[in-house]
Amino acid sequence: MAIDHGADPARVLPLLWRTSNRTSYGHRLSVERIVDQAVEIADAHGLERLTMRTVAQGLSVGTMSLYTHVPGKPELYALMVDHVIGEDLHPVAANTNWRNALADIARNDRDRYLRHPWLLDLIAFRPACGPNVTAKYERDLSALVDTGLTVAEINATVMTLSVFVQGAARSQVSLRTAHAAGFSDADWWQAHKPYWSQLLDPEHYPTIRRVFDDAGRSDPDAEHEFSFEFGLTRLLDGIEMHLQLRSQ
Amino acid sequence: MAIDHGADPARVLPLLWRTSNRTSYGHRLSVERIVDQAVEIADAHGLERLTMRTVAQGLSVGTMSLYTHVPGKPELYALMVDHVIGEDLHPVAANTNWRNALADIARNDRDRYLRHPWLLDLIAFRPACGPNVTAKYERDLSALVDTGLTVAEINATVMTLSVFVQGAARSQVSLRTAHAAGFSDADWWQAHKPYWSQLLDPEHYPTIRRVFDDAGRSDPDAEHEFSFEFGLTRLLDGIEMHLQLRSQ
DNA sequence: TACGCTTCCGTACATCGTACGGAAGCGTAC
DNA sequence: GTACGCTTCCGTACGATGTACGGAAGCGTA
Repeated sequence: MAIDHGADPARVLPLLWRTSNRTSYGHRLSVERIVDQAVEIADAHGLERLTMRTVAQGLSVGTMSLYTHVPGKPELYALMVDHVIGEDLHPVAANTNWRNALADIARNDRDRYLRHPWLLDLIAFRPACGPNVTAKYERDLSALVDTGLTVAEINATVMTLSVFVQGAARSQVSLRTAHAAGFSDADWWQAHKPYWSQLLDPEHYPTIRRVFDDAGRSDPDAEHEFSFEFGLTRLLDGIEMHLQLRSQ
Repeated sequence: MAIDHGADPARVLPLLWRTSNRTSYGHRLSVERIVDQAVEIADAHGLERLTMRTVAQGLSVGTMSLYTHVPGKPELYALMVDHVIGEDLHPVAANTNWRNALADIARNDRDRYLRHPWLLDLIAFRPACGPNVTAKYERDLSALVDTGLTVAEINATVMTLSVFVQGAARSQVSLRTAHAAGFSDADWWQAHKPYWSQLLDPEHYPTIRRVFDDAGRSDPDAEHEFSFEFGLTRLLDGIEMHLQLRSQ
């Protein structure tokens, strides 16, 4: 599913920052309740099951009632993103170095993606600047601000790291959802078997052949864990190397 | 839009490897023509405009005629992915080292994403193993096979690199499409201005403030180019460091 | 000429986001 | 108390999309 194009900033920003004026008397509905319900559905059943109708049903209201509080679905998406980014924004420990800070941020982000896999689909586009997104950006930048890197380098570093975490999480999540959908590894091998004969032929694909011969079939989650830590360490090493050369 | 869940392997693999038997007499339609048309539409107008109806119209056939050759839309997506991955799979230069090989692959991949932005939406899930995807995988692995890395490390390295390239390209593409859709930087600033007062307040967001004060507003594409090369260099440095420690 | 397989496609339906207009609830002014 | 007006709530309906179904048309072969 190509995810929806971005929300209209003029409509979503007041919502994100909650600057709209609320009326005094009671509401059955509120932006908070709608967003909570949407997140709950997406967590439990994936983005495919998140429709305006299912959200409304979960809140026992008519579908169109949602539109009194939320302009449309793209805006709801933006609210969901800002919401879950805010749920574990613990500040970086004060007495730590940039390397530990970045590693903390990376693991923190990855955990969030594993908790809310749908988030990976919704941040393909640059997220709207809600309060939590902004606070996170502030925190990420501050981890590097005293390292001597230029502003462009700080931005590039933060982007590289966040992009790496997203990709690693995406890889892990897509395997998990495939399993959850009933596609086991055995099924996968079974479906591919007719083509493996060619694939595993050393003349056609010698390197794949070597890699598969050598691969101990271990726990997929453990493999992803290893890949994540391996890539993270390489990245941090590369940054550290740059800083050392810079400071000489 | 959350992109469609994966295609059924049992249905898409014979298509990808073109092992289905064709009849003898002439066809108005073929898998190739359908995929070409789909790629053309996605390139020109984005994934949103790619519908079974638009593809059929582009080929001057009835919508349902497509289903004689392609089981459904997820399978069409898989075919598109394998198709464009195959279009510039030049082999790695024989007499080069792993570092140049990886850098070549990274830039090659990035160019493809910029040429076919929709590809970023379609490979969020592990792509089906078509002939071109497999060939690319073979090529990517072979760049690292003689470095002394373990198989798990080779896999992790390839994943880290490809994930970085995807993310960097995604960032650049999302900014480009925003511009193409008529959202200029000025519009963006204008929409955010009411919130900037708080945002640029040093008490709330001191680091963002410093970064923005310091940032020379340069060409966005140039910024992305810098970020890409910066991240790539850090990553390759990190890998090289690991190899040197390993070889001692 | 008749048969059978493949290709082509018109119709129809379920599902989605959401425009529109009306009904109901609530505070306020008289 | 009663009328007014704003906000909230929501039933109906429409257009877009993927695709199931069954029929029509094309082609090779017996």
